[in-house]
Amino acid sequence: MSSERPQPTRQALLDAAEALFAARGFADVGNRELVAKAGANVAAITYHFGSKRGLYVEAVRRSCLRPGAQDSWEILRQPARDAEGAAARLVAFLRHVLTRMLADSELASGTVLILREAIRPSEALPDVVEGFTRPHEELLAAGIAPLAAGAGEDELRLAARSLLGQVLVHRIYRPFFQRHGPPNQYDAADVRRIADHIARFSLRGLGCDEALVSGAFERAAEFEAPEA
Amino acid sequence: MSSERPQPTRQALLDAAEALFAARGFADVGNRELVAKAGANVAAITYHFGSKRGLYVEAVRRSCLRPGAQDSWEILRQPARDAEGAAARLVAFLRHVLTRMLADSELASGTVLILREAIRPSEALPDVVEGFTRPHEELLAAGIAPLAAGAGEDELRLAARSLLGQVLVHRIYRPFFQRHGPPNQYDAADVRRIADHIARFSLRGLGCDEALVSGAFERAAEFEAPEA
DNA sequence: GAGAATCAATCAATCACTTGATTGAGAAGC
DNA sequence: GCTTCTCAATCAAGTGATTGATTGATTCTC
Repeated sequence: MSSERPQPTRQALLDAAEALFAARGFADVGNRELVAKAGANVAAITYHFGSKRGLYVEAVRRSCLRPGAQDSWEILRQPARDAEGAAARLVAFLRHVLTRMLADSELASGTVLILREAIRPSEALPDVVEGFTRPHEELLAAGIAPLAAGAGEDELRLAARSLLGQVLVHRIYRPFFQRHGPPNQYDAADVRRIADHIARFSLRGLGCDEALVSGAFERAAEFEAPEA
Repeated sequence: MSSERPQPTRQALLDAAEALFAARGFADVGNRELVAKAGANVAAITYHFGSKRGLYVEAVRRSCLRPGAQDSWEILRQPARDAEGAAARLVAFLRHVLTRMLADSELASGTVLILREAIRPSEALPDVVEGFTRPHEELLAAGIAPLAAGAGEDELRLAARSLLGQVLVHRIYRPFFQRHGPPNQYDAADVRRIADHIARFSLRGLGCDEALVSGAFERAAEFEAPEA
């Protein structure tokens, strides 16, 4: 039974694939370069994944389930007693997820892989949807439900997508925004400023009154991310 | 001097390049397939653009300046007398730009090319910024300035990016959202619903009172796009 | 417990094929 | 008789995939 064993080459191939495919796309990465980065042999791709495409699909799948890829979203799973708590939780979530996405950490490559999947879907699309985007949308919609009292299911979904879009655009358009104007350094202070803008903009957009909005920032520290 | 002449092969190459590179990316499109679609010879790429990469860069540049690629933004150039007018103008803009982006028309490929440029910048990046993203951001920021009275330059920029993000996410994540839940058909009714949600969400986010918000939708028809 | 057999895993070498780019000749316009 | 442009043919280099041999650890047989 080797399915329980670490399988170092297989993991190394997936790591190299995630990094390279995210940075340059599927077609622009050759098998030779890939196995060189992974410290493996070219035949290992066929052996472990059947083909180059099979390796890509598996890398996309794994990047969705990656531990740490979901931990920003754990904040939203914490219970909020009232609307004030839900607002503070949203602020904490936005600060955390933006820090992760814009810090260009190891998690960033997984984000880009999923983005590439949106631009050009592959066989991994259903897994990305069921294991990543749909649960996150539902989590976000449920998280803001206490803030939009009379909103129906579809309206909550649209509001969740509005939140997601505001976050994503800073990740995707960063190469452009860096040449526009401040905030464009994307250091810790900029990220904080961006997150708080999105929070204020969205809380107002959801219909919260000003007392609720300003209170949310004071209580945001109550909601912490899982162990960093 | 042939720079004044139509240069049919050159234009055909650019058209084919824009469509193919947008759909599949730079590395995944071969010169043979490209010239076959354009009805030209492989050597024409080297002759007119120096190399495959030169053709790509030129295609990206042209897609920014394409007539029709900017016409949604013309709505924002129309003068608005007061805050009510600016709000109505924003509603009209959002309805128009979302219809264009989600209708999968010929303009969509230009949009995707610019998106690819964000994910992986090329030498065309400065031209995309100066000729497309920066003027659009400034136009949007100026367009919403009457709606956010006390906002400074940086805050207006962030608000413009929040608007852009909400629009973009529906374009980019459509393959995902189609599998989530309604609105996910992206027909005319869905697009209208999405646009009006973004408008309401953002007008509130900017701090507009409810009278201003609801009045904006009634007066949106005052602002029309240039000749379709 | 010694030896034989089995199996997953890795390797260098090589496959047929495609890649982007180049060439020199020739066609078309003025 | 120029220049501008297009063409089929060809180039070296790289593509993903396959092969048969080899390794090393585990399992079976007696």
